[in-house]
Amino acid sequence: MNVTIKDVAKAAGVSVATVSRVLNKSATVSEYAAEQVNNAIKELGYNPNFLGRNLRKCETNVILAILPSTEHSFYNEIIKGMQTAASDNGYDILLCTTNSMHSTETRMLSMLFNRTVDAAVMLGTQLSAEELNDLNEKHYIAICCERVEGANVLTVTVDDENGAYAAVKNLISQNHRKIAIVSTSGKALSSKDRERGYIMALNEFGIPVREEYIFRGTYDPEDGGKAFEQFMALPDPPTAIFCISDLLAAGTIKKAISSGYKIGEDISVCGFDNIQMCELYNPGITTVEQPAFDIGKTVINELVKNIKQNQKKGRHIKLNYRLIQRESVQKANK
Amino acid sequence: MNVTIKDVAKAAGVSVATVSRVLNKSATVSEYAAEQVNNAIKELGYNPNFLGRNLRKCETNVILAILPSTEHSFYNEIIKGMQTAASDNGYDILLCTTNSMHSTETRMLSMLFNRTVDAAVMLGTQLSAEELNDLNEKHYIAICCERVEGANVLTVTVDDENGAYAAVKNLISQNHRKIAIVSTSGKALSSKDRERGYIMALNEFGIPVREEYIFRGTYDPEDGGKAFEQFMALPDPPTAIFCISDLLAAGTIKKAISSGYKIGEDISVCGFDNIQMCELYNPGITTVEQPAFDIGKTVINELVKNIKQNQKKGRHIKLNYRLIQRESVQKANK
DNA sequence: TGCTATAATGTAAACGATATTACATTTTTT
DNA sequence: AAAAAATGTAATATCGTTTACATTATAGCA
Repeated sequence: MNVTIKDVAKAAGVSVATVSRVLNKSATVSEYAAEQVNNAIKELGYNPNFLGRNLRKCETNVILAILPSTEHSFYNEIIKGMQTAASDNGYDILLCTTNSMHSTETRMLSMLFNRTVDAAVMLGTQLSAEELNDLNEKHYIAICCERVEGANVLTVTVDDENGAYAAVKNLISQNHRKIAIVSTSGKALSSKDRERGYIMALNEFGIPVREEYIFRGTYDPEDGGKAFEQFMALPDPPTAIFCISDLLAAGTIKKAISSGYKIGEDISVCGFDNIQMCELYNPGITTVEQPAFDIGKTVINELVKNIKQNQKKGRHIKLNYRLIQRESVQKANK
Repeated sequence: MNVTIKDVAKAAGVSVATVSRVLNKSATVSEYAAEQVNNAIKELGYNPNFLGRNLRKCETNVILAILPSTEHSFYNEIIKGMQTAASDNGYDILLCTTNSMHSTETRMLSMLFNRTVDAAVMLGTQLSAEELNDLNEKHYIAICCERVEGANVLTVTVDDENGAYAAVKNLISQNHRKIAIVSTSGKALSSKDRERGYIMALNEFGIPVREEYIFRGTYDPEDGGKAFEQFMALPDPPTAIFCISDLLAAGTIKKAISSGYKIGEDISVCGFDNIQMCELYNPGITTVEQPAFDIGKTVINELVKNIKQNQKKGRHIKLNYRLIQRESVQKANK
């Protein structure tokens, strides 16, 4: 039904081996034969069947990126970075989404087992350290944007702890002393790392850590609003709030404004990630930027290095953050 | 190196054919043999190689969704819809992004030629009608969220024209008569369709269409701000602005506020799409919702229908919008 | 002219699965 | 109890490539 390498060989008057050699430049072919082959390919509209090729070569040159969702705009920059690095190394990136479901994630990972892809990068994961380590024994995998305690797997993230530290230090330098944090209670370690950065900054300036200033909920922006209400009901409410994600910051700000507070004046709010919304929001949201493009580029480069060297070395690479000042953080009033 | 069907057959003491039959339930196998096979599969940790299977079967059961980017959060809902429908039909969805580049898009489409995937859905496209029609001759493809004039290809979109009509009619019903539109000058027909809806509403209420009330730029939110400045510099500025996308609406609102205008009071702004930001923004953005999940579900169901019936029928399916009222649109002052 | 090195090509065996065919066994029918 | 039908299993060809190996053609050189 379809044009195969045999048809091309026949039309060009050569053997299939020669066609393959022309196709892959894998050996020298006489100029004349090459021309015949190329003409035949054009004539017949031939496209090599990758299933046959990959089956024979035991590789697909495809790396799968597994996303929880495509909801967060900064994944896009990561993907761009991954594509750039992949392309440089002769790989293609395919994506899939799991909706943060463990079962879907493992179903997607089965593409490693059934040889549909050569390697996988997980942008966050529902898998346990044990599952990851098992997987890493037999397959090329990496995690980015999130780390898993005890998983000895190639991991690339922003420097969460120092990023948060910088964010909170910035609040302190604006004379804030009553600083609350909106974090999450899930098992995501990036939240925990960011919490540690928060505490590190407070400690450095001799500001006591107050339990009532710590809120732990979900990643739903609504929870930012809930946190805000809870903080403001305190006898001694904070003057600044550090949120471990921009969406939580947006939720916090939204609720603050609708409750009649003036952002920057009555209360300062800082986010983390630097999603597109930060710039677009009103007021602009001060935040810590993740070097998304670089994260993507780095994780693929390192993963390819592992593949090429035939090793499964696990290591954690932390990339630099960048503090971005906008309007949502201002000097404390007193 | 890897466990193959042969190893399983040997371990189970049956032929490879029997193993294949157990795997695919393609023919009756005695209970005992089946058990032996299943045990061997577990024992050896066997995973069928999809390259072998797909090569033989001439199908992969994978549909590729080609996205311009993952920047727009509502793609996520479309993808969910696609996954649901795909899963119901025994297909998997893989994604890739093109960064809106024609060359990248064609490179991704080559997965159709080289048999990596069975079909492709494009969420918007850079391809011309001619290219699409050519492609549609030999492959199963579909477009969603955007249509291409003259392309006789399966297309699923929201009802852009009537959605915009409803949005503008809503503005009119709030006593607005001076209504501007922020559209785009590219070749995207959804913009043109939405413009038509805008004009349709104005016409219905006998409101003259004023050229100076029509701005055409890019999809960059910044252009919403530019449009706003241009409109407000007019001798008779509008009291309401309909933007053909939420991001443009956000850009418009952002600039309006920073210029000292009160949204809802001095100027009303309406968007289109209902991205996550609309709810989160301050003020909440009134908009026209695209039935994202349904779009995704529908396009896959129709595409699979084409595949199963071995036809490449092109048709345009328009799904219903929903007007969502938030704070950015209020009654005109006078 | 021979002889060797090298370049160009062809042949055929993989890769890992499935489908087809043929054979052997069991079950049903008369 | 023999013939016919149904069922389970094995052997083998096939999908479209790549590639190891074998072969042939060409060039270089004494």
